[in-house]
Amino acid sequence: MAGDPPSQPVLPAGEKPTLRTIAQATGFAVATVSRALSGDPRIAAKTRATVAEAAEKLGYVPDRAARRLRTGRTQVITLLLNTKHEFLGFTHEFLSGITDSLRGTGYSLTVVPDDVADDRLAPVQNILRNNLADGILFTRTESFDPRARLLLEADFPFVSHGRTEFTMPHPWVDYDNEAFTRLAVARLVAKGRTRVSMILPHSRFTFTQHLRYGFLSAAREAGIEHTILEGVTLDSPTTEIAAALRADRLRSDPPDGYICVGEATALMTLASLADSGSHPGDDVDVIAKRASPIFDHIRPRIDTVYEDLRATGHAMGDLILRRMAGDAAEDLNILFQPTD
Amino acid sequence: MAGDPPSQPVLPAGEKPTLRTIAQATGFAVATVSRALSGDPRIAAKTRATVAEAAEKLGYVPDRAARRLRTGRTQVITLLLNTKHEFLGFTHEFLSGITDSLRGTGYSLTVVPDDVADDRLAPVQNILRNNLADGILFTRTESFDPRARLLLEADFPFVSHGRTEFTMPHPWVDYDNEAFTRLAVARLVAKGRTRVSMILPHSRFTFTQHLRYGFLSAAREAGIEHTILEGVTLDSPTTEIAAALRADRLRSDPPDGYICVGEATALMTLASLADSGSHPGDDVDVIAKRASPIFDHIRPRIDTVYEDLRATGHAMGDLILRRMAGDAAEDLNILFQPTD
DNA sequence: CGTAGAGATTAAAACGTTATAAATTACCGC
DNA sequence: GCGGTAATTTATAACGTTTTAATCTCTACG
Repeated sequence: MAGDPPSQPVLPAGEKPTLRTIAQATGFAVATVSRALSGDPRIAAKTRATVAEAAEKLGYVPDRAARRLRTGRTQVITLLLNTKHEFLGFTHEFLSGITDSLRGTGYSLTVVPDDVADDRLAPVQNILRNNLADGILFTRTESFDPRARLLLEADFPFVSHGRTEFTMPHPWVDYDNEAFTRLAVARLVAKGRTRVSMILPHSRFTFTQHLRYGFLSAAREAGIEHTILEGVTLDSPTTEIAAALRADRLRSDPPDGYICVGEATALMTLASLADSGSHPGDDVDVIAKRASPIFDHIRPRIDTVYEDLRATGHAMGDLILRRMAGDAAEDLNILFQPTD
Repeated sequence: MAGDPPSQPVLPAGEKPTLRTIAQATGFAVATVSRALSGDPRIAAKTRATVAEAAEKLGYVPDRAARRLRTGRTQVITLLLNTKHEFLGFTHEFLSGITDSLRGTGYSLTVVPDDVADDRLAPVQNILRNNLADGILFTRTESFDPRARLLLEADFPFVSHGRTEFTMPHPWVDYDNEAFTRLAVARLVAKGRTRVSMILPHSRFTFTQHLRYGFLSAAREAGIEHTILEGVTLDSPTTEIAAALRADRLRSDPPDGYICVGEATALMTLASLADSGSHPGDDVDVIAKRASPIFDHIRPRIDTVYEDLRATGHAMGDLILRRMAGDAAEDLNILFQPTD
């Protein structure tokens, strides 16, 4: 009982148009039509025009399954998405950026769960073995990330969010986390803070090392006390993080400056300060990385540094497209700088 | 220069195993192998066992492209994902739930952007016309959602997040937002509040009507003053929402109770209260819907009601699978209740 | 005027699967 | 043994593309 689908192209004729439909309509052979549509220069320009016009009129769209079967190309990009802990709002912005970059390219984006606790290699092996995608994107990159290693060996297109320490170049998009912590330390110092503290993500991730290095060296250069909260990482359960922060306030000389890598931690840090009777902006300062606009509208106001995750996702999409088009890996690196 | 992929099945033999590989290995015809693997009862049990064993040993996995070309089934579920405004953390939890429910089913999840501002029908038409998926999931459902209408007409499997007002049944997963607002009003009344206020999402969404109805009727029944903040919705830019909230505090008798549908709004509401010198828990109360665990760790503490978005996503996945398996639409409705 | 060779088109095969229809084998009662 | 039916298996034809290897049609040139 299907009513007319609103804006169907002309001549639906009941059936979905294929190359054969066009061939019959134009009088050319199927092979010619295929060639013409792919812009093969061996086909006469006039023929190409005729075919293109017919295809347009019939509303022809190539069948993905057939093309995939024949060529082995899937027209699919797969994102390995962390489904466990996230930095608040990360997934939404990041994913929006990727889908935006893929819009109109004919590539579709599939999402596969990537639990750091599980075998991170399994989904990649599955994609490789069963030819489920033409390119892979992943996040939470490790210094010697096994996924990157496998994909490099297989010479399979991928873009990592975060750098690795492999010698062989590969495409990546990253945020300058070292610059972030340096900037954060500088701002706290400018506010007169002398005992700064932060919580790091799990040490396996490359960006954790960047955060640490920037933090430690900037703090040393400034000659201020600095601690990294131990026994807990940003991937710990929130209850544990909250407890650790609260316990830390009970030290004889607790920090007077905090650097928060995520918005959730920032909120929890503020909570621990409230509980211990401290007042941000007064006897203590907090500076956080911000990825969503809402931080502008919460109190107490805290100083933030922006990371544009939508732009990051967009860049990841752009790079995988360029990689699949054959661009050299060493030209496909983007390092975003901290902004206000 | 590809090193051995770690855990390859036995006998890679260089080539990817197909039905023909198994046929040659077992001595049966390709057709028999195909039947045997699909569990066709017309194939002798012993043959089925032999074939299954060979397939296992060779590490056979059916080629998706070939199957798709032949059967017309894509083994793909598409999620129409809102890429504009989101309730903080929504996408992450929701998506995790969906991927979790699809795990091990052979279905893969693709994500397509759905901007409410754009033509919401276009992606659906595209999927239908080009046979890009076997099932569709979407969110932010409208009372007479054009996407639902089109899919109902085409008799195409889908699950909406949120109900519609069409008479024809279709699968949906929803949260009892009327119960939420009723509960929220009751709690504020219990705390002695007499002038409650809230901001609603855009009126086009069905759940907005549920929120409104629960709010208005509960407030009337309790006999308290109640207002819905006008000129602004939850989809407005955060700056506008923040401004509206701040302006509202300047009324002669501003609200002493707030109901917040999202975490972001809750934070902004708290900010407006802080700016106006009010103190939650003291002269005013805020109650918010909470979808992430972090709200337990922020200050000032506010009362929250929980919506489990991961479970919601999981239910959406379960229902689309059952729908595609042929279950009746009227049996595929799940209404989640508010919990603590 | 015959033909080499460029230019343009095409027939046919293949990708890996499933479905249709036909073929083979096994079994049963008489 | 024999016709006949049930139980298995199989050859073959698609699905819609791309690609290889022809084939055809000219024009130009000796």
